[in-house]
Amino acid sequence: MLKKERQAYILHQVNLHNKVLSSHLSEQMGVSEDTIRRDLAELAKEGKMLKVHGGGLSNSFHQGAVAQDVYAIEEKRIIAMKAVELIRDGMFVLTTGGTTILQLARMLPPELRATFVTVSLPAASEYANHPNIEVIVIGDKLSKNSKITVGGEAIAKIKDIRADLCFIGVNAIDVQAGLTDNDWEVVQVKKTMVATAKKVVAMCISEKVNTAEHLKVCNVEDIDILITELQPKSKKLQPYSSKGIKIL
Amino acid sequence: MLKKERQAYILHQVNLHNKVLSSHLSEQMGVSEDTIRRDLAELAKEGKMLKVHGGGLSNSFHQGAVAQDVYAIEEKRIIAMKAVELIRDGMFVLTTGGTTILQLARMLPPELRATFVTVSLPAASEYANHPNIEVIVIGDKLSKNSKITVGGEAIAKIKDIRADLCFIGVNAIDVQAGLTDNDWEVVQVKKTMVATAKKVVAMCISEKVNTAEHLKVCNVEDIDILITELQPKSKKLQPYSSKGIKIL
DNA sequence: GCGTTTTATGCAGAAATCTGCATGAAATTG
DNA sequence: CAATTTCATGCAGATTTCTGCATAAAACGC
Repeated sequence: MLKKERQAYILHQVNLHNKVLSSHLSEQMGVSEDTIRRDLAELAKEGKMLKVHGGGLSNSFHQGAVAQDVYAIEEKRIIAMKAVELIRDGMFVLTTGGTTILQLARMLPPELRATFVTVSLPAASEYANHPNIEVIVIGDKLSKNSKITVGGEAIAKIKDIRADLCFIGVNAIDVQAGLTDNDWEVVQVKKTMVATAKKVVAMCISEKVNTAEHLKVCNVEDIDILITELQPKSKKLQPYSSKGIKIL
Repeated sequence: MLKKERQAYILHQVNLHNKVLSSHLSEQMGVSEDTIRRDLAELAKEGKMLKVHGGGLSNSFHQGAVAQDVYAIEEKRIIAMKAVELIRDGMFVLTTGGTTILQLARMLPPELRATFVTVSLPAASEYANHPNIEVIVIGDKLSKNSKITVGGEAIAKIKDIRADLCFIGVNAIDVQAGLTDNDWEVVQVKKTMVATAKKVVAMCISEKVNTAEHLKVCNVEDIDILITELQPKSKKLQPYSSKGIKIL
């Protein structure tokens, strides 16, 4: 990994999370903390960020900030962290959109080599920031509010892909009602993904567990792994566990 | 292997992967690292890429990463303003990516009803903000630095569309050399667009008029309308005008 | 065609850069 | 204040780069 590359990644992380830890970065890209520290020092000297004891901070603290208000960001970050663990080098990964998926995209370790296939424009853009990830965009009509592509073409293309892993951003999940959503076309796409992927991972903040929307994507049994920000043995998740779903 | 050939290949690799290693390139085309280094130095001096210790990086690291400040934004705004005039209700409009196109996207009047087809993720996101525009995304592999989709699938899809209007963001244009660019795959996409659209509109800041890159998209005669920020009767544009191209 | 000039390429040795480690100093925490 | 963590510095090994030079190829003038 080149020096500039490393620094670009660090900068990206800083601007994203407003904070980075030397220790964390060191581990993430497999270089010594000394190197990280030198990188931080350099970036700070160029005024790109602020160096502090133990890591670095975004300039926005110091200057004018634009607070990115993602709902329940901490929970989603926890979920994304768990999800990243499932991805191995060489995998084909299929993903929907949504803020949880976006967190996942941001937490992918830079040395990971994999192919990400997605219908989500924001997710695709985020994946593109990673040096070793190949990104495939599924095209079709763009659903304006969710910024994902939907329609027959998209569905046909998804069917052509046998993904190793499929991450679904969940809108509502319930033991009886299954996985549900509220946009007809989005549901069609999710349905196809669930049907074709080898392993389906649902990512869902606990707040949405045991809720339901009007349109059904699939049964809970069709999901292989459920990730929430809660402890796997949490009471709220027992019903899903006993349905044979692996909880993370 | 000729020098120009080598450099074109290097540029292609850089634009594709965002990164090249001197050692890798040297081995790949069987020349010494010295030669590669000299090539990189040359390309960097021309501003086509960024040279760093151990290899080279795409310009996007240096520029597009954090800097929101679009180069020559005022010129591009003028160009976009002229371009908007060409679009009528009900049209199918095909567009590439690039900052000029993005300006166009932002200036579309809200009451315009049209279908926009694009390979550019940022452009698609921008189009999606408009209430009456239907957006079709062409899918395929994502070219990381240009954030547009490229490849056989994308080209095949473009061929299926008979667009009324095609807006091309121009990298370099010259009476002799025609419309040229520097990324092999991007060129393939642009070529297809020019070939299939009913009317081709090239958008180009005057700075890029009478410059050329290595890879040809099409002849100037293949363009129907050329838009720059200059007055249509400007001297610099006369050669194009006399080739039968309409100047705006 | 032939000699000259220019250009391109590879090589060798010196210089510069990058990175990890060790040491002691400084900062942080409880 | 003591323990822990983080930092700065210098240094060493590895890699990369630079420089000048030799050779070969191409372009040019005549």
